[in-house]
Amino acid sequence: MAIREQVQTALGTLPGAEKKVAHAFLANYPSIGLSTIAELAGLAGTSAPTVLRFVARLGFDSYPDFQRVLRNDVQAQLMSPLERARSTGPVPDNPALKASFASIASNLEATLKAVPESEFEAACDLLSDHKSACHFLGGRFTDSIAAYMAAHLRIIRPNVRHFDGQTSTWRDQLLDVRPGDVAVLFDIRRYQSDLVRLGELLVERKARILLITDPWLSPIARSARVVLPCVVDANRTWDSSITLMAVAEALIDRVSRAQSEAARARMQALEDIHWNNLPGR
Amino acid sequence: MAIREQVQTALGTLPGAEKKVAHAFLANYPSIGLSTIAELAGLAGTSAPTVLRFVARLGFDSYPDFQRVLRNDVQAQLMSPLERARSTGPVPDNPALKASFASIASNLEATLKAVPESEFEAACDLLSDHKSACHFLGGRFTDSIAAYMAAHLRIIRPNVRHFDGQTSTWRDQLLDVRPGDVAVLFDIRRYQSDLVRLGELLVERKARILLITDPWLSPIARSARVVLPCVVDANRTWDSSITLMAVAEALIDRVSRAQSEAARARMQALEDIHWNNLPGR
DNA sequence: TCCAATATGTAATAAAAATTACAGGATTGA
DNA sequence: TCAATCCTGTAATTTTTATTACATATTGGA
Repeated sequence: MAIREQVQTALGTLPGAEKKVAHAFLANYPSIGLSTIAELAGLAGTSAPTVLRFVARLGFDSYPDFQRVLRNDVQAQLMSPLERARSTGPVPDNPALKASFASIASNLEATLKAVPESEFEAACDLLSDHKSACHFLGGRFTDSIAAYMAAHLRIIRPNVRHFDGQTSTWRDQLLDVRPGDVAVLFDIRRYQSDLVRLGELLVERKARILLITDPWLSPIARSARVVLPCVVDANRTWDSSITLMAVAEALIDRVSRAQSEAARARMQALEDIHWNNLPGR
Repeated sequence: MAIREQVQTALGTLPGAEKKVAHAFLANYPSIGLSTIAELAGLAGTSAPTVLRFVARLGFDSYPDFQRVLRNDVQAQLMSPLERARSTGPVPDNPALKASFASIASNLEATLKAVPESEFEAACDLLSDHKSACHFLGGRFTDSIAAYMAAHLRIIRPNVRHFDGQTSTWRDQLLDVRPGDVAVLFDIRRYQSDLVRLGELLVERKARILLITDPWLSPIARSARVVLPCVVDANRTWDSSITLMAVAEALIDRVSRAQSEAARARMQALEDIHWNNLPGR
């Protein structure tokens, strides 16, 4: 149970001075609880030992102990879609689609500011290197974008692969990754530990990682050669992935234009494969 | 400017050890910045004086001063999640990304005009009907959007399925479609004949089709109950699918808000399933 | 190659914060 | 009414944290 709920539950059983502390804490959650004992006591109109008795009654060994848990709560709340559902305001008067698109436009604007050109160009350089293979993978919701990007990139350059199947087969598929290969990973909060682990293994195999993530940066950022942070908030109970897809499309477009001759040849070769005229169809 | 944006902006100009501190701070925002100098220094692999130099370079008089502002940032962020996305810094010159995003914004604007509110609401009604199942499928490039939408919708309502595997198994999977079920199909040019055929078979089984397509309308439009045309032009050799994904997200959001109580209950139930704590992991 | 400027970590010191000791007041039950 | 228990704030003490001094390493320019 998060501290805020714990305090709300305990309110009725607290002695007078401790109840004052509880009210001050809830009214100024979470910042006052992350400040000093003296500040909370002062705001509540009580004393430092009263604050210490208050946190002891909640089951904490010390005030630093209490603050450690509170920091964890806050971290989780900034990440949890559920919490945002609780705190989201009323539905706007505008038609739903208009509001949604406005939010997307805002995210695109913010993402444009967040992605340095040097990083974007470095990403294009990685993707334009035909000598090495490109491997794609994403998380629970973003893997569909990885698949989408791989499907498009496969048309304009060779050696494009998408990790597929269960996470248990990722290890097998690692065998096909060679030193110098490029791994394009999509990971937004909540970051997947199996994906983070795979990133570590990819670096061990000397693959170069291009990470497309959110502004809080997946742990994979530590090992990535290039990191593209995309703004994902959408005033919703979950994160929008539009900006990741937009960045993916921009990369595809940029790489396609940079080597239009080779891309055209490959597309022509693809059209020359008359698939639907196979016997039995 | 919030501290996080301030740090992101300053990243490029920081000396090596301070850059480590910045990365550690951003990667563990906000909790590590609310802890001690020693904890942040340890996580970054640097020293306490380096952390002090880092906050001084950002313009703070002391570490408590830095923490005071950070607490205020966190308080504001918990109150207004939407505000987080709205950055105020100047737009860097990133021509390729800027052009790509401008094209997307233009497509979004055009799509907003192309989709009647009555059709959008009708689509939401279809998706909100919990008595019947929802089946998802897309074409060569759009199936990843179908998968994405199914993955999200599955969180807020029951009986969501995504046709998977080879096209040869679609016929088998048709057996699970009941009269009254909703089929959400994504099809943009070039329209796939096997997907068009499946649409016909779905209607034969009395399924209700929601089609998300381009302005020229896939042949499936003939059999669809609701058609949402999305502008896909991107001045490229292939079509952008951003607007289809944007419409998908708008539908998810709308359905989620319309039944926020049931959606919250389902999300809570999902969080109660502690997956990663299974034995053997 | 050398020197000056900058960056960095260790150790010591200063300051701040947390905790404890203690005394007085309030409340409750016999 | 009285005694026991609980609650509370002040002040002192202890502990923790922040800051500074200093020496060494690194980097860049002449």
